[in-house]
Amino acid sequence: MDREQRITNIFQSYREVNKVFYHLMLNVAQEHGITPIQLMTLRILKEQPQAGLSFLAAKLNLNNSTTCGIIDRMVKADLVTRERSGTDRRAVNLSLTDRGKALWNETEATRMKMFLPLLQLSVEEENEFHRIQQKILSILRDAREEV
Amino acid sequence: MDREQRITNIFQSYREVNKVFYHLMLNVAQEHGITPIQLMTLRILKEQPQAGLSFLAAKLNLNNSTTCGIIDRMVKADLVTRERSGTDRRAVNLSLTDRGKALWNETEATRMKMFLPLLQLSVEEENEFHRIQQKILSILRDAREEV
DNA sequence: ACTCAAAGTTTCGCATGCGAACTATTATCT
DNA sequence: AGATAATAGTTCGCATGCGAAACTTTGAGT
Repeated sequence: MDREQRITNIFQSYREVNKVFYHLMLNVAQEHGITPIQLMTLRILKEQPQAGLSFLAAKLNLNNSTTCGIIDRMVKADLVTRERSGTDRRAVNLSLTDRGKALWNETEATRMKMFLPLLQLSVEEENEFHRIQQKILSILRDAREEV
Repeated sequence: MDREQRITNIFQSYREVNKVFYHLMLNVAQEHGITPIQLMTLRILKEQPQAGLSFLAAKLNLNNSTTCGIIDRMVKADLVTRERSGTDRRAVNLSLTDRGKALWNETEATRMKMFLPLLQLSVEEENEFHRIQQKILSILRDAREEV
């Protein structure tokens, strides 16, 4: 197999896994009338109440502008509150509403059913997975910086 | 580390790698005035001239509707031709224009500079990577079907 | 031949997703 | 204190990305 093909295969592999992940999250989320990214947002805000928008965006690995739109829709859906911070009036405090908290708890069962099987990976495989992911990350970051 | 955290870490890892991949492809693509997905489309149509839209969508791992929009813009940019098939008038034949072919060749150098470093992975790592990816895929697909 | 199902594409409305430009506020420097 | 830089969000225009519904054409069954 030539070099280009090997690179393409790595790409392809990631795209495939992403798609399956996306669909699985979609299944979980849709049962409760939300989207995958909103599900992730519930998790983060559950763990970090009063989070700022930039903090959330970093956790989601998304742009501030994208995150801002996501919060817009979640506020409209009464899942999240967005209030100006008292100490720094540029910042906002994001928290779950009661409805948001309740929804997160309701997803528990489906989430577990969907994603617990991932732990069928042996501990060795899980470690190896993370090791290779880190190696790929550092290779790609180096490649980018050299430009 | 609890089970939920381990699952979240796997998610997080994928999101990180995706983001870096995306930015790298963006660098390559932007140098030539196109987008990452258009770059991938050039590659596929270079290898499979006269491809149909469904075929392309399958290769890109995208919906037909998404792919249709991508082709709209590439036709408008004079990178791709879209013609009704003679044998099956429902289908279309997608091919690169001369400009599309030339553009693909122009990206060669940048693509190589960006992505060849991926082959710093040893052969064992590359195999292990694909093995684990396949395992994750089959785990997730099983989980989904059981619902 | 006629009906109905299936296939291939397109269109629609919506939710991400990005970077650039903008506003408002806070911090810094002299 | 006043000018300037930095920070936190928001808005804008655009490109993916999805599923559902529509459309045309083809195939299958009778």
